Parts: sequence; structure tokens; C-alpha cells
Amino acid sequence: MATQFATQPSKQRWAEMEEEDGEDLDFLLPPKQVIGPDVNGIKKVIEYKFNEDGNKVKITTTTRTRKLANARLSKQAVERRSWPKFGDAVHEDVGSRLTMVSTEEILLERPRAPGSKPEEAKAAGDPLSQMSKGGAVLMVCRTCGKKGDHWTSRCPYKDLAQPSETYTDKPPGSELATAASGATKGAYVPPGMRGGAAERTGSDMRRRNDENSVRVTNLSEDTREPDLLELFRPFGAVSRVYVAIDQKTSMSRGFGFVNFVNREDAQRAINKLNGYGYDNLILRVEWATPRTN
DNA sequence: GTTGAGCGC
Repeated sequence: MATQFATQPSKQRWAEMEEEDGEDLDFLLPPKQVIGPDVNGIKKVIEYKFNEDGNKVKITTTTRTRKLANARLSKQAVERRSWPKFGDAVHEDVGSRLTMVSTEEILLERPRAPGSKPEEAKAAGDPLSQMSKGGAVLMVCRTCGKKGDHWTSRCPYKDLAQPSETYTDKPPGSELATAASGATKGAYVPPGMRGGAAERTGSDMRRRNDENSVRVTNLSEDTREPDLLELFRPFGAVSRVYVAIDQKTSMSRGFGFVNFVNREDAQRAINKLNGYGYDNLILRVEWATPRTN
């Protein structure tokens, strides 16, 4: 090759010619042909090109024009186009095609965007304090301030008294005590947890927190521990949140546990959140049986 | 249908 160039410097290889002067060779090709569009909207374009090897190639492109797309509309759709215009388009010609672009601002927020929860929880500290947060959303619960999850009327916390934080601030006969005792019926209470909390002595209350363990099942697979904490925190001090993770797939197994410092808070959470729709699923919230090891 | 990890004298 090198010697070729040396003896015949003006002669170039095909490949090089095509790269550098390819456009100039187009005159060697037959002209581009356009056929149609026919009655069906089919349009054919026949072109000729040189391929990589320098050979002439015929390229046929078949396209459908918009006319065909219209022709394929249902008869009803076509008929609708002849209807008189109404509304803002009332002054338009019958045959005119008018597309209205809404200027209304519609803000959509993914209610549970991945990773949004922990920061939000950290920043707000408490879901109840999120009420003061600004921002345009479609749905903001006026009771708990949670956005995009439920309306005020569906809020699981809506008729909930302030969560109890300590053991000593609950006078007997208060709304809290009433709610706790009234809600007990129907729900399974493990033997170790039976009996009113008010009757408990100081030593009973110093039980391990695991005793106030609440099992949450039917969680959506993208529910994480911060989400559970956010969901259960309004009922009272939460000592532990756990979401079971499949070791193989590292996906949620759809259940978890929440431990409350106070048993009665756990009971109220069970009463309020069992059967509560969360992420399109109906939660099951019950007392957890002690873990077996 | 659905009930947790890991520690290791």
C-alpha cells in the first residue's frame, strides 16, 4: 500500500475517497424518488447511497402520513369533528382543529418519593409540625399536615388526643384513658399485656420495651423504617422501628414491627391504624407475639 | 398468606 502511494500519489483508496469526498460522488447515483402518498397515506421514498464498501445501495423508506392516522380513527371520532364548537371554541370554524392548552398550574407530588422521607422527618422533627410547612400540594391533611396521603376527613390521627410522652401525665378518666380502654375490645392482647396500664406499678412499667411490640403487616414493599416511624410516631414515643428485609433481594418483606415506650400508645396505634389504607394497601396492625429464637 | 438479626465463652 505504501509503495502504491509512493508511485501513484494521486490515486486514493475507495474507502478514503468515500470518507473525504463521498458527497461529491452522489451525482453517480440515480435521483431520489418520492412515490405517493397514495389514498391510504402510504408514501415511499427511494434513495440510493454508497455503503461502506463503496457499493451502490437502494434504500426504500415507507411512511404513513398523518392523513392515514386520521383515516384510521373510528367513525365516531371523525363524526365528532363535525360537531359545532362550544365553550371557548364556539367561534371557531366547525372544521378547525383547536387544542386548548390549559394555563392552570397543576402541581403533582409523588406522595412517597424515595429518599424524601428521612430528610423531611429530620427537618420537621414531628409530622404534626409539618403543618406550618409551605409548598403547593394537591392534598394536605389539616390534622396532621401530611401531604399527598389522605384528606383531613380520613386522617388516622384526627380524633386523637395529644400523644402521651411520659408515664405520669395521664390523669385517670382523661380522654386518653377512655380511648385506650374503649379501644381494647376486639383486639387480641397477649397474656403478658393484659390488664389496664393504669393499674400497673412502677416496676411493671419498667418492662423491656419489646413488650409493647406492634406487628405491622401488609406494608407495601417500598415502605421503609422512617415511613413507619412517621406513621406511628404521633401515637406516642416509639422506641424501635423495624422493617423485615429479604436478605437475598434486599426488598421489604412487607411487614415490620414498631415498639412503643408506652403500652397504651401502642394500643391506640393498633386501634387507629389497623385497617388503615397506606400506599394502596390495607394495613394490619396488631400486637406482636414475642419473637422466637 | 403475610411474625425481625445477630452475637457465639
